[in-house]
Amino acid sequence: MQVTAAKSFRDLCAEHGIAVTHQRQVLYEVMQGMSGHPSPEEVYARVKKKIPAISLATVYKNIHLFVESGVFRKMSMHHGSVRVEMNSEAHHHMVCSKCKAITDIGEQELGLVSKRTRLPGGFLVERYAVDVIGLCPKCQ
Amino acid sequence: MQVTAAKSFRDLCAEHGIAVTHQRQVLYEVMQGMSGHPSPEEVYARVKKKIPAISLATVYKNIHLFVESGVFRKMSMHHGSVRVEMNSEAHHHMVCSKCKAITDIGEQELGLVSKRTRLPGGFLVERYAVDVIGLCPKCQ
DNA sequence: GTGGATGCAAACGCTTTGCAGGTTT
DNA sequence: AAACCTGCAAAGCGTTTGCATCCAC
Repeated sequence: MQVTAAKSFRDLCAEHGIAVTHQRQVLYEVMQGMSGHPSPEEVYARVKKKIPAISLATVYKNIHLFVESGVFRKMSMHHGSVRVEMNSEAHHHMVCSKCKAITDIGEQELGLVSKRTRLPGGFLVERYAVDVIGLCPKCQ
Repeated sequence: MQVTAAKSFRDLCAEHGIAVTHQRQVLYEVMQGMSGHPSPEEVYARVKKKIPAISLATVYKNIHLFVESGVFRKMSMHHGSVRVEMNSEAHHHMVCSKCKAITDIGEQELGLVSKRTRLPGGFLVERYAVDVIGLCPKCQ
């Protein structure tokens, strides 16, 4: 399986036109294994267990690289720092106005998304990102 | 009119339980006169023209105070800094994925908002904040 | 008079950058 | 060999904080 994983990461890098490095591969695997919207520091902490000498700067550089090259998607942030979207399915976010917790909600479950691709003013729609602001069950 | 403005600001402060100060009043008026999603620095630059000695810290403190006490609403940010929502009507945002420009779009024009107030998992909806990601006319 | 507000400067957290040395292509 | 990547340390930016002074209530 290591061979398989290594191979697909190679392919992924090839597809996105970026070089394969050990740090990059471990970073990628660690991020894949995280859910939600991890912060760079959280990612760094985990990667450090596998590569103790890795630098935080490298983590930042590669998170950006992954986002820019389309490997991961950056999410619009309610956190104060850069976050990456680890849920690859179409979904939106419920943001608790009290405790600030963010929970994913599937596009189906939310059930309000339009199919329009062009808006007044000529704006061309790529996708909708909905934040539902409200109270989570715990805070009600 | 100065009297009127002064009076309504007094009332506003009373309603929100905050003290009336000169800096606070000028800050409020300046912010009212700005549209879109001004940054603290932008606000600071304008206020400084009227009160040259004002401190940036004071601007930050009062923006937070205004947001916390409900005078203004903080918007979820695509900018890298704190932004305040100056458009008081129900609306959403169109974010250009290329040039990052943010344009408001009225709730009516967007036409996709649900009336549901409770979501799966028991989340209690206060409001929806929709970001439409896409290309603005200039970037298409 | 007392609690809160201001201004200043220093501190802060997160992120980026410059650079020397090492790795990938 | 050329281009790129890494790690380190320093710098950068936006924001917050501590504190002495000052103002609103």
